[in-house]
Amino acid sequence: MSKSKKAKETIQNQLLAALPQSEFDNINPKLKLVDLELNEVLWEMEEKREYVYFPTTAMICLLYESEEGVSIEVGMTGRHGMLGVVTFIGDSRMAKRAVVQREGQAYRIKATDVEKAFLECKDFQEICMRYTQTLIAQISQSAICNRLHSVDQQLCRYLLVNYDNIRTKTFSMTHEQISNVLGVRRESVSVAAARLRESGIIAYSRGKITLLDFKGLLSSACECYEVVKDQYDRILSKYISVHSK
Amino acid sequence: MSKSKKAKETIQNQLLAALPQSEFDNINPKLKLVDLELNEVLWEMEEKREYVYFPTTAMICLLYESEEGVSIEVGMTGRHGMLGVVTFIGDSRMAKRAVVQREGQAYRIKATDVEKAFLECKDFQEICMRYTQTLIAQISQSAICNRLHSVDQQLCRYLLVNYDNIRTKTFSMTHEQISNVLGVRRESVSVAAARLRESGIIAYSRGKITLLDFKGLLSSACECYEVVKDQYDRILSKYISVHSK
DNA sequence: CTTTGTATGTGCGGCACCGCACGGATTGTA
DNA sequence: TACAATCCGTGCGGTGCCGCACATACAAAG
Repeated sequence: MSKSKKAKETIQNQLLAALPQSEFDNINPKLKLVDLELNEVLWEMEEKREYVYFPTTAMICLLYESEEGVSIEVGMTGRHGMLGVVTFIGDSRMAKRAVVQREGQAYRIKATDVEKAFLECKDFQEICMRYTQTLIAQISQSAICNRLHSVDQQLCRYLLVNYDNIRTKTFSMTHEQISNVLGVRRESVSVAAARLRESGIIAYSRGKITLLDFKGLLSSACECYEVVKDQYDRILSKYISVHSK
Repeated sequence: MSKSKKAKETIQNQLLAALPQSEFDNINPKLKLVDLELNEVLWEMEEKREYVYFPTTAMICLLYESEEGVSIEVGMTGRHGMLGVVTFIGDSRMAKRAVVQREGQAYRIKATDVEKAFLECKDFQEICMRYTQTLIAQISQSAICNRLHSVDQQLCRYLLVNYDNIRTKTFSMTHEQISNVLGVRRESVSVAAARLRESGIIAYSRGKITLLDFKGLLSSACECYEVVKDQYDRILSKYISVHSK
């Protein structure tokens, strides 16, 4: 387990990296870097949460399954955030499922250890709380986006968010997967993607998407992407200097 | 100011009423019962929050104004909740406007006093945190509802939520007001309301709505109403015995 | 009683997305 | 090389909501 002797500088999760050294040293021994597989279910609905995750290269999304059987995303987190605010905020259950949307790694920590650290470490506490506020902003914006914006706009927004997490212009992603996140038909995604391809904004083929024109992507997206990003930056500006690209 | 010598039993806000006597006595002197007028703006966008509100008979909604100028509700609170989780959770600003949706009263407390009480009073802290969790659940469900459910269903949901706060079967409310909350056209609300009237579920005329058939209302509403209510009950069950009707 | 304003009813064309069906294209596997 | 599986393209009818325009009905004020 010499791998757990990691330096703070190498931490690829922004929230953990923002901790002061002393608090990081306190929490560090409890962290375990784990591999998350695609489609792995980290939280089942209504179950008690055992672990909290701080993703580094993985992406995790929170899914809600409606009575009609349609599943739809209500939140997403990657290296900018964490999965498990409910463990320190109150009752550690919720009516949602957490699924790994992109394979990769994350730091895992026991829920009980998080609760302890939350009480002992003042900065950790504030960072978690502030992250919770960004989460509220994110979910609020999704509510608005779902009401007001077209599939085309939402697709662009989603691709941009994805890029912020992955930071590679090419990544694996089928139209079907996108449709499940956005809560629309696969065909609607295909049509929207075709339009973007015609405009030279993206290229894609059989589950690989490449982003070509970021300006075009931004102007085709709804404002929700930037609103959420700006709020994240502002709320956490005390700890994180700038939304690193 | 002898009015401020209120007994805990008479407190009409569920969160305050749930406090243990000692903590209530601590916070009580800071509370001031104020009248809130219809359409009064309590928070302007991006402004620093001066006060936190615990409504008793008033209802407050959080509005977001999109780039297109459409304003749409992302949250609502009444005697079950509070306005101002951001004051203790982190940065006390947010990109939303808080407007009084139904005139009435609320206990008002200075943001600085809330922060102090939050640190000193353990139960107050936990109640606020748990309420924050219910808020997240509520907003998440709105995101889902906006994506999946019809105006008819959302209208029913909204009427039920309204009843939970007002507890009178008849109340003032125009189709126009509803349309602003739901983020749809006024005409769409009129058509949906007409359908409900035909089914004998509600009656209405010129800004007065009367609920006639609660079972019908429930079965015409989407599941979102009950999901949110159940989560509220569960998350706060430690403090609030049952979702009082 | 008339006027003015507000609240609601109704119709029409348009659009975005739906569900469904099927066809074509590329990739992995035997 | 053949086959199966996956991914994407496309078309069709249907529906829910849109924006707009206007008609109607009631209410308060003069």
